[in-house]
Amino acid sequence: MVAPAVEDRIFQALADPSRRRIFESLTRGEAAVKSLTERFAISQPAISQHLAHLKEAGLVKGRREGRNVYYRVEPRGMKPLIDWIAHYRAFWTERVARLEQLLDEMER
Amino acid sequence: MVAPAVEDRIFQALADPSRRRIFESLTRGEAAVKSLTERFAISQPAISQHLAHLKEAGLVKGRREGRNVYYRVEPRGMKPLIDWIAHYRAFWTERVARLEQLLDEMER
DNA sequence: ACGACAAATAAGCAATGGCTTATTGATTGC
DNA sequence: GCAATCAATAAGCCATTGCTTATTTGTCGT
Repeated sequence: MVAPAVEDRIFQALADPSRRRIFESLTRGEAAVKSLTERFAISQPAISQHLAHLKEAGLVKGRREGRNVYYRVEPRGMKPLIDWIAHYRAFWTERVARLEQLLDEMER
Repeated sequence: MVAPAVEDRIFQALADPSRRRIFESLTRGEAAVKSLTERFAISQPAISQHLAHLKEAGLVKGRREGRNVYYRVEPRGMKPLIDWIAHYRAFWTERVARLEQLLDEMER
């Protein structure tokens, strides 16, 4: 009833520690799967699965270049999460107006 | 190595749709377990388990009053999550400073 | 066309998670 | 003390999940 819940996929994607570490790693710069496989002690398929998960959530995107596929963070992917947080008017009352204004600016 | 990861518990707590709906419900005001059991179509133990989960994550707290236990959102519980998001200076650059400042003010 | 390398997919497995019903604990009113 | 009510815990069940190894797909260099 409350729409297909984009938040679901985002929260779920970030809930797993390994996956969040991969994501955090990507925030420090784009990286190929190979490179990620080397810096985390899990198998290449595991990495690819995590990346697929993050991609499905709209948090990263992949770009093929030759044999490599480079992944990078999709900056706007976090927006639904931020919007969700900003939704708590009940607690932030007067400050929310300013927060929302801030978020609007972030959109561009 | 990166501390016991408070974010883990928060993300995990909010990753489940039922649990997030309970949390959202609490943002609209404190409520007893009984009340929550009535408005969600799951059993009372399920509700209690979800609340325990949210409590463990620091997102809510319970207060006993007679036979009832009233749960409410812990406003500051979201801070680690917000901090985590704000950590992405690489993407939000100048706007982050203002966001963080805003969040600091919200703390009180 | 071939072999080598990078990445994605398939299949399977052990662990976890969200639910249920049954029970126990806590608190109130008679 | 006892019955009634609200909440927490215990035990068990089925689905999901995060990993693994094995295989397939894609791309390059020769």
